[in-house]
Parts: sequence; C-alpha cells; structure tokens
Amino acid sequence: MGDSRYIVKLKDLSSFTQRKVNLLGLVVEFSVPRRTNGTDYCTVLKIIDQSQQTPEVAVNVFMKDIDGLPHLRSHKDIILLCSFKVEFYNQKYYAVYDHKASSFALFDGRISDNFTPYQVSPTFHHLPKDDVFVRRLRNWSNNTPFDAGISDYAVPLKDINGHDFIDLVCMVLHVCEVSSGKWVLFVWDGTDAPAVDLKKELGAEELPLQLELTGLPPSVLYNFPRLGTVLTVVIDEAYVNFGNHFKIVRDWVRIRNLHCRTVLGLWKGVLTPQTKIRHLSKDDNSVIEHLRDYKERVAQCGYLPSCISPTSNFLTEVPNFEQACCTTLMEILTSPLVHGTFKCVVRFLAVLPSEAKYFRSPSGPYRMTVTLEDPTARIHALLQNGDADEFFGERLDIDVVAMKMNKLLGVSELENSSRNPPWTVCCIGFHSANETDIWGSRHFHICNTRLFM
DNA sequence: GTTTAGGGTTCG
Repeated sequence: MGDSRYIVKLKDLSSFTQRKVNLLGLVVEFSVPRRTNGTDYCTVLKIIDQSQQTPEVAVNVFMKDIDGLPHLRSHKDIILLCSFKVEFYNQKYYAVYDHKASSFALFDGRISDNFTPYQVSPTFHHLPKDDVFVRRLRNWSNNTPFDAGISDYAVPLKDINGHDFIDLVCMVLHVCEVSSGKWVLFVWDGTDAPAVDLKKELGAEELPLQLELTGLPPSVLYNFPRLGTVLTVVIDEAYVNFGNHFKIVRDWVRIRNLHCRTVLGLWKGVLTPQTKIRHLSKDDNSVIEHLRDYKERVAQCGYLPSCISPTSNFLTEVPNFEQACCTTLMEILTSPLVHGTFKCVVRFLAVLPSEAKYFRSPSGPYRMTVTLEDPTARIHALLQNGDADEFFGERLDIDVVAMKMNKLLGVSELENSSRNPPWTVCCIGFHSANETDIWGSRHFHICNTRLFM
C-alpha cells in the first residue's frame, strides 16, 4: 500500500472479477439518489477513463444515509473509487460499493491546481499521489472532444405520440415540491407536444389548467420560455427529498428512460426509478441542434403552434387583427402589461355552462367561460355580452349556437368517445384588476373574433 | 450481517 494506490484501468476490469479495485473515472451519467428495494439508498453512475470510453462502466453506490451518496455537480466531474468490488453481470463489468471496504471522492473536472475533493465518503483517505492521477484525467478530458452522442431512444416532445418512454434532451426550467414529499420537474425542449384527443364527456370542471399544481408563482412562470411546451415531470416517491439531490436547473440534460403519458389531455412525464440523467455541456451537439431548430422555427413561423401553417384555414376570423402576429398563451400569462389584446391560435377544450340553453344569463346577455389551450398553456377566458354577439352572430337560434359550439369543441356527430377540437384563431383580451398583483389578478376574455359558420 | 442495482423500443 504505502503512500500510493494502484488504480486499475477500466479496460482491465475483466482481470479483477470479484476483487476489490481502485478506479478513477469521468462521470458521464448519474441517477438521482433514491431509495432501493433493500435497506439502503443508491445512486448509479456511468464512468469512462483514458483506456475505455465504451462501454461506459456502471458504478453502484449504496449508503444508509441518502445525503452520503455522491452528488454530482457538473458533467465530466471526476470520481475516485477506492476498494469497489468488480462484478460481472449480464455480460458487463460493474463496480459495486462495499459497506465494509469502499470509499469515494468527487473532484471538479476542470483544470486547476485545486485537488481538494468537493465531496468524500466518511472513510476516504486522501493520498498526495491521487493528485497526479486527477491532474492527468483532467488534462485528458479537457483535450478530448466529447459528446453525449445520439441515443436510439431520443425523441423530441413533438414526436412523443406512440412512445411509452423516451430519452429527452431538454432544459430543466424548474424543480419544486408541490405538496409534502411530492416533487415536480419542469422541462422544455423548444418543440410543441402534440395536441391530445379528449374524452367526449370531459367538461370544464374536469379539465385542469395545469397538472399537479394549483399554479406556479408568476415569478417562476416569468422565466419560462414563451414558445414550446413545458413538460411537467412528476417524480417517483423512491426519490426521497428529490430537490435536495437534483441541483441541475437552467441547464441541458438528457433524461434517459422518461415515461410519458397523457392525463386529462395534458402530457405528463414520470421520473421512474429506472430514469438516468446525463448532464450536457452547452456545446454538446444535441444541445446546439435543439437551439438551432428552435431559432429556425421562430424565424420561419413566429409564435404559431408548429402544427399550423400561416395559410391554415380556421373556423374563425379576427377582423381587426389580420396582420397582427400571433403569440402564445404563455406570453399572455406572463405579459408585464396591465391590459392588452393578443392574437392566438388555440383549441376550445370546454365551455361552462356546458348546455347552450344556459349560455345566456337570466337577464339576457351571453355569459360563459371557455377553457382554451395551445402548446404552451391552458387558460379560462370569458366570452360574454357584445363580444359573444360578435362571436356567434346576432339573433341566433339556441340550436344553431349549440351546433357551432360543438364544432369548436371538436364534437363529431358520429358515435365517437373522443373529440379533437380544431385549431382556431382568436383575439384574447386581458386585464389585471389589481395593479400591484398584475399576474395574480389577471382575467382573460375573447374579443374581436367571429365564427364563420 | 444481507440486500439493494446492474436499462430499454419500434418503425421504416
């Protein structure tokens, strides 16, 4: 032993099966610390070194205390594993933590003269010779072009249909605890998740504006992009105190094995115990590609939902706003103005009251609330009085109004259990009742919009 | 004192 330790190259792992080794590697992937089905908490890392970039070697770390597990700060950080056991499983070699013998230390991957680990396990002993190995790995890492590469499972949000689980290259926008022990992640990849068919019977009372939330604070929403879907990702309960163990926010990641499904017409991601995180550098090819696609989209189509072309035919027209640019519901939600009117392309998801005979209040004028959606958000908007007269046309039979509303809601005359509301252009006015709380007191109404039919 | 985890698909 002495003052140095023997570090095994990853390519030589096969010679050490069932033995304890020391390894030094770049961490290219990690799982967020979580509860196991045994008695411990665990995190799974993937490491590479100068001798072997593929296959990446998986490292399983177990701890009685979740806070003691390695907490990676950045891509390409370095881990020194001491006395980890080499196991051969499913034709691959693994490094596995042993409670009696193993220890580890985490180092910043950037080149510097600082060789103090930023995290160590309790029994880790630093040896001066470690610095030499860390320096070598840093130099190699910073002189070798790396890329997270492409994944066979990578799917942008716009192509999510038909996939149960995907690898998602995305920016993490926000992490929060929505109720005691229930964590949610908000991610964005610059594309629009596809519109979802709704069950025919789903009415305004059943359709939430957001999943898992009564509403994000405006200060958080304000930092979200105005275009592209923000996917809500709920966190499996195995991730105890998730927010304390996942610190990557406003950075790009590849989330591997993210489960996706729809709930009440909204897309929802689920971070399962099988999910892994790959932190991506800003010059990773997949990040550059996403940002380039996004810029091209904005340049070519502005803030239209991506399934709409500028020449699309709608059931509606907006008489004084033909030349105005479209914007998104997220833009309206986060506008700093006290009042204004914007043109949007939306779907009419529901109306309240649901029956046409109640669209008018007892005193006569129309008074209803519609649930509107675009790829960025859902809102409730009033449709009433003169705006509703203009919308439907004046002096109409209730049956005609009902028929028109059904068409907007995508209710087909066929015996069909689902409906698919068509995209519709409309003007949405907004005003804030309280100037000291412009987002919290904001109301929306449809105006300056006419149905064709 | 032992176990935990250890990746994966479907359509051209």
